[in-house]
Amino acid sequence: MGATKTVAAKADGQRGARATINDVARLAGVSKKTVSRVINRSPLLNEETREKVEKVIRELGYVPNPQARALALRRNFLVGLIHDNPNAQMVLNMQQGILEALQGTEFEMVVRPVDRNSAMMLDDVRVFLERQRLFGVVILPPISENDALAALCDEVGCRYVRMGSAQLDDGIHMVASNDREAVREATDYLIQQGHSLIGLIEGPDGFRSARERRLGFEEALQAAGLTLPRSLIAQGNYTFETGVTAANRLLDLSPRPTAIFASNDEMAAGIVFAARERGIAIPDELSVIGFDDTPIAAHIWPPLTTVRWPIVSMARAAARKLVGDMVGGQAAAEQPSELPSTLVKRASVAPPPA
Amino acid sequence: MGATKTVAAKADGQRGARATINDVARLAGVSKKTVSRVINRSPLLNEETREKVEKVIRELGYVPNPQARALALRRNFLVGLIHDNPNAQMVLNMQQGILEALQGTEFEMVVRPVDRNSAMMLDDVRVFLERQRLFGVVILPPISENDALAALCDEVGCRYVRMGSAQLDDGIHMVASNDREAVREATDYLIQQGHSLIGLIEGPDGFRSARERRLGFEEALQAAGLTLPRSLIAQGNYTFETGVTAANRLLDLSPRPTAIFASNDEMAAGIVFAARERGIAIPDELSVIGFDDTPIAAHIWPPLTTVRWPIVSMARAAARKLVGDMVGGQAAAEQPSELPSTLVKRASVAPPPA
DNA sequence: AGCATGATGGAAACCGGTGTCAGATTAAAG
DNA sequence: CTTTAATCTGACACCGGTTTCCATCATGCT
Repeated sequence: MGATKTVAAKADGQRGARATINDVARLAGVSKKTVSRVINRSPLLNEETREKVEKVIRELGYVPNPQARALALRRNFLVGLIHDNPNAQMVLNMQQGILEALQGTEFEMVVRPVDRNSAMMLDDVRVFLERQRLFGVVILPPISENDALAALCDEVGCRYVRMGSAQLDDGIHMVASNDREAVREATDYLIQQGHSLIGLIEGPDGFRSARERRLGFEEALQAAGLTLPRSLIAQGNYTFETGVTAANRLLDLSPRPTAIFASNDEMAAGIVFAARERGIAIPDELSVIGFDDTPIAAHIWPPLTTVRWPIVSMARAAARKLVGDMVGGQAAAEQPSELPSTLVKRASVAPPPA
Repeated sequence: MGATKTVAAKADGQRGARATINDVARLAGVSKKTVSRVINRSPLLNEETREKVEKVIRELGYVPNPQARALALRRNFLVGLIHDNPNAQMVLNMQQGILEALQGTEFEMVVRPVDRNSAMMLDDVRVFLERQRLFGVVILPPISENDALAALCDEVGCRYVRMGSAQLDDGIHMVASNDREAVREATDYLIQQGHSLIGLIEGPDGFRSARERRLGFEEALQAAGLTLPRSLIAQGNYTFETGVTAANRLLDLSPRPTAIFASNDEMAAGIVFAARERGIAIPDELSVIGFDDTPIAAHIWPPLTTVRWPIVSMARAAARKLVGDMVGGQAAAEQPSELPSTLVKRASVAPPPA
């Protein structure tokens, strides 16, 4: 039976079987260990030897077996993406950003949705991390705001980078935008257009993003000397449906607000929907600004003025922070930990009716 | 420092470190190999021995190390998701379906977007499959229609299941919906409402889904004795923007169609957008039906009548087909390979104007 | 020149499982 | 009460890397 083993025509050609570290070592006239040193960028290594080995690796098209490395290093070359609930477009953009950063490396991305409300959530994640021995994880908002989760990562020795709407730590384990400032700017824009009765549909309690966006909104009004009665603030949970409900409440008010800022685009789309049902014209009778710049913002009528949240770049930066050192790129610390949001002006804002 | 190790909640056994197969073997008084047989559900095994070993496994909370298994089996416990381009909501729903099927198993999902137009696509995928030694892949439309890709999977010995709009093979490697029939039904509905001048915005050439949906449309018209002049057919590439363009072409016609079927919701949303720009009322002056039932269908005004494409169930079935045998569930062959689409009636269809 | 010093390279053990195959055990048959 | 066959079991090599421990070798210093 031993004779019938897979006949690997390894020597030179790119036959069926792939080259192993032994092939490289033999052809380069060195030991496995030396090849391993080259692969792992060991600093104490003769430059000449390194080049010789690298040449053979190139010629052979040798790629180390990830499974074997994972076993020996007790660490997988996988980056996990932990997320809960959020908007599909957002998650997919994050995935895109991470994959861009992982492009051309030996890393792959595994996706792990979790249920924030489940009592088992932390246990599930623990099993996941310990079992798979992930290289690291990127944690998406809103679950990224869960400090217990970050603590768990530390405990099981898994690197992590959190994404969010404001810095939560020193920037080592975090990539953030600055939502507060962006919303302040967006609200200023409404004020400049002449609005003074501006409603807010904020996100759910306990969400950092909701809090930051609300603070930005309040700061802008305050700076302009405008008051913000409690009645002009409605709350939603970032879904279209709650946006409709919240908008209906605000539009029932008398006097009616002439503009509404929604904490995300889904809810802003809900405002547009509710206004349409009531025959309120946008932007002539009501101005609307959203947040995120998801595709829906551009695809409804009228196209939505919104704040573009740089999630693809954030995710890319997060993934680079994780694997940066390993792939010969910039060090993790050199990755930006805060990225700017920008106001995108479309057709849902106009001066208030006379 | 060994003392400071994470104290895992292991029933009684060892300290922090997790149990290995050797621990189990020792405590059960058998050899590694026997434990391995229990884990892998080997049939030739004394029932008594099996129970004894399983008891120890349970008490120890032992879980085999995936990295070691991957190395020995030359196969990873990862299911790949290969997709290109498509709509975010669709991809995420697919991910959800796959993850549901993988829930509670030792499998994880890794995501791999590809560029259909890149010359390197096949090579990229080959490297991916060979490097990672995936257990199997689920291939999403439209790239799932690429036969070369399926052939590549066969070649490198990677299981695969394709998803699509119609059966392409015997159902072993495919999970499909029956788009043609669903569209025929939707078109019938328009005809029953009294429409006779019905436009079609079809998908791009070379897409199976586009073809099936167009065929269903034509069959319905034919069955009703209606003609379909070439001018009533416009084409888009499944994006909102091309939907707007195509709709504009159809709405310029004279006489103008009183209803339009779009091959997907994005393009249907484009019709609504274009109609709104021209002041054409929906559904009073124009009826619209889309396909997919993505969230946008329910979130625009008026809510879109559309065909609900059962992608979550399809993805779940696909993943089960891949890993079914391994996780003690139903055999792959028992998984359904065709799932039904259903018409969802909302507010974008009405009888034609008088 | 002689010796301490640090830089390399190699043999073998190890990571934690699985395959092979011979030997042990048990059951069925003669 | 053997013999034969069928069923289980375990020793050992192996998957393809990394790491430990040492022997070797070129160089710096006295």
